[in-house]
Amino acid sequence: MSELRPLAMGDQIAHRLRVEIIRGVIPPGTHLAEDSLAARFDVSRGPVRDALRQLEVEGLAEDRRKRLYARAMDLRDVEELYVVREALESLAIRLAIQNASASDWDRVQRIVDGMSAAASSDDGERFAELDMEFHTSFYTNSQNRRLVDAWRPYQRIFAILFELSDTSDIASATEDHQGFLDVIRTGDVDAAVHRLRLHLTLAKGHVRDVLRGLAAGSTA
Amino acid sequence: MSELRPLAMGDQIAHRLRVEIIRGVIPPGTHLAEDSLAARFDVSRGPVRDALRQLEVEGLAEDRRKRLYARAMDLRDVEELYVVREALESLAIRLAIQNASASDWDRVQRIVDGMSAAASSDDGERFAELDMEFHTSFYTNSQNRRLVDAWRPYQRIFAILFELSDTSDIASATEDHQGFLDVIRTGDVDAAVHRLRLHLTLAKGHVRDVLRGLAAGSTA
DNA sequence: AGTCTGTCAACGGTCGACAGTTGGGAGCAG
DNA sequence: CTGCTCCCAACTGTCGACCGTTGACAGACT
Repeated sequence: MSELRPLAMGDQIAHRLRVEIIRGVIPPGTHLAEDSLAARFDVSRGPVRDALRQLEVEGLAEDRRKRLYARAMDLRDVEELYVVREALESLAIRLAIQNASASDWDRVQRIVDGMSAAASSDDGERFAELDMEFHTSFYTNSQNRRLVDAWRPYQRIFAILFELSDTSDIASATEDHQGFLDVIRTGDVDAAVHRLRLHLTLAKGHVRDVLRGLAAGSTA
Repeated sequence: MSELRPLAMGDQIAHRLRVEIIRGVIPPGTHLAEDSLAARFDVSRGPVRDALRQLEVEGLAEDRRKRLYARAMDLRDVEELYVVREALESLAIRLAIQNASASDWDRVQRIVDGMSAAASSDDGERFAELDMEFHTSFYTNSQNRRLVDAWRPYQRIFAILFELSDTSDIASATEDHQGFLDVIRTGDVDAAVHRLRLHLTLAKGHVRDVLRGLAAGSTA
């Protein structure tokens, strides 16, 4: 399933920078100079440029007069992210309910089944991966390619946020997803969207806690 | 107001390619090879790479096994684009009504005033520019930076689509915008969102017509 | 002190070249 | 003819270097 082809340098660097910016290892406002990053990762500026472009798109770095600076992943940012995500994802669910076939949802069921398996073997990493697939399936099931594209940059960020908060109780989280999918399969749009809101609010709470922990750790 | 600094080559190339893909000058499925584009624009591959990354983000080109191919801007794509835009922009309006101050809306009023001026002098280009500013102001007024970021890639595409359809009746279009803003300033969220839907549906109709014209022209 | 201006180091934009990978076709086998 | 293999040409990823621009600081002027 997951792409295992030799990832381009630019993508690897982008990933590492993403994580570091989100965790606050790279403090907000840091000037992301191509030269110094190239030296640090021991590559030329080319791949670094690629990476920085990605960060820019994902809103993890901002362009201020031709130079890139790291942005803050603070509480406000998380709040804003979840607001946007909810808008996109509720649209996805609406369209998915309208457009997806039973077999499309069967595929999603298989993801949830995988979650059960991950829960049994207490594999948190695998669970995180499946959680992303679960949500991404809404977008693909919406049959709206533009919506899938819109989700992509956020996917990366939320994946990291989710990993950070490393779900404490995988078993109950699996149940939650199963219940969510069941609601969707009833075809009741409003109920599904409502459930999404709850789901995201809960997730946001976890992320918020972790982020507060990180902030406390860095000031300590 | 508008940035007039010497635009980097990559951005210029991105703009030209955007227009050509949307107009269908570059047919869907065309392989966008860095070398040939570099030769065509008489630059090295560096700037071309930058441009192609942008197109990828904007969904005008897609990556199929390490190579970029031009996408189609067909009727379905327009449909999908407007669906996503409506979701984003209605959220923006919701938040803007909630968060923006009177002076924020005064600024928007000034944009509409500019439209009147453009209408008087029959300056279609200026009008198109102001239309973009008008809609973008919803996003900035929402006070949600993430939402502003989400809009940016679409902004480029819709700007070109709008230019293409080069509004026939600027005067009545100006009135429409004034009416729209008035509704927003009443603070009635539902009415504003409803108005947005109408506004976008109308715009979509124009774009659709133009696109059909382009398609007919290319098959003729 | 505050503002303006000249200077310099830092930095991003661009270039041409090399190397590893990929796609597609030629040639062979069934 | 169809399917497979091998091979070449076409590309992308990556590199190091050059150059114009930008930002910050020092010194001159008010």
